[in-house]
Amino acid sequence: MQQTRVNQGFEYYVRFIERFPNVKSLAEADEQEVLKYWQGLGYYSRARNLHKAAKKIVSDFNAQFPKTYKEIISLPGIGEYTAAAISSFAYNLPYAAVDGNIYRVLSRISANDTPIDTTAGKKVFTEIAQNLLDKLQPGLHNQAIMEFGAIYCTPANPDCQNCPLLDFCEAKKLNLVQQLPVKQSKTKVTNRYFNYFFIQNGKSTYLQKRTKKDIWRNLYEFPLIETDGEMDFSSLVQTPEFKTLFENTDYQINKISKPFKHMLSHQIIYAIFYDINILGENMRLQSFEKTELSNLYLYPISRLTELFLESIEK
DNA sequence: AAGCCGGGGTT
DNA sequence: AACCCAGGCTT
Repeated sequence: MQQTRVNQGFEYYVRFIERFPNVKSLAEADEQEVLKYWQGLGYYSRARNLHKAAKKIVSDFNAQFPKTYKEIISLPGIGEYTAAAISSFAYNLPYAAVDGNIYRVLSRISANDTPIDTTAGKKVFTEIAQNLLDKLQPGLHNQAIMEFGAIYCTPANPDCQNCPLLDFCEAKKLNLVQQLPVKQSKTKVTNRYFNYFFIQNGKSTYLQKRTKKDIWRNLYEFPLIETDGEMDFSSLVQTPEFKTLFENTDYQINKISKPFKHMLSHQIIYAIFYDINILGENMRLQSFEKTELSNLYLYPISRLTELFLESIEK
């Protein structure tokens, strides 16, 4: 779930384990299909890493999930929290799992204003959690603190009146509950401008795979021209990118989509989709993946592209 | 140590 | 609009 609410991921989990019921089935799958099952969840590196981890478990651990903390944390996509969670939940090993809930609970209980999103904070609160851990039932303990954080010690309006730990809470004594936990960094948001081309050539259209270190890595999208600012069509046609895309091609604008404002946690994407019909092809278009419209459902796509496709369905 | 990586629900 | 979510990886 890593930075995702359990409710948001639950249906994905059900469908995922139905399609990939064991580690071998996941290891043998194509990444594209794994991403397709992740489509819409976000943080797609989790899907890629889960797939890599499955391959590693098959190749390095004889298809058996490793049973030591050291081996578990060696798997891609598994960091300190997840390794501790698996180790304690599944194998009753004495590792404190420190997720967002536990950072909040511990910072309040101990009235500690060390920023939780720093190396120092990670060290401090992991140490407190490890000292507090019930070594005889670490899994139960870890899950109990997480549930406590989710039910009583919530971020905005904690239920201090009914809190079973009220007498132990330093933040409550000092009236600091609302100020804790402290966070240091605010992620700054950058604006981006995407001009997509939904090109129809008979029954087919064109896609490309996002392979760079950027958002939506390894997802598919329509041919894209990214610009520094909003650009209307009359300006767009004069860019070298547009000229290359449609040179020697007979194209006709079918429709221009409404402007999409797609907000991510760290980017705001302003997108337009141009619905274009063409006759014939050129060199540039041949470099894209040409696919029949009826097969579009096979490709993992971003929520933005999904929303565009939904908007033209009717 | 700081920045990047999504999408959606709450406040 | 700001915050947060059963965080991890890269730079």
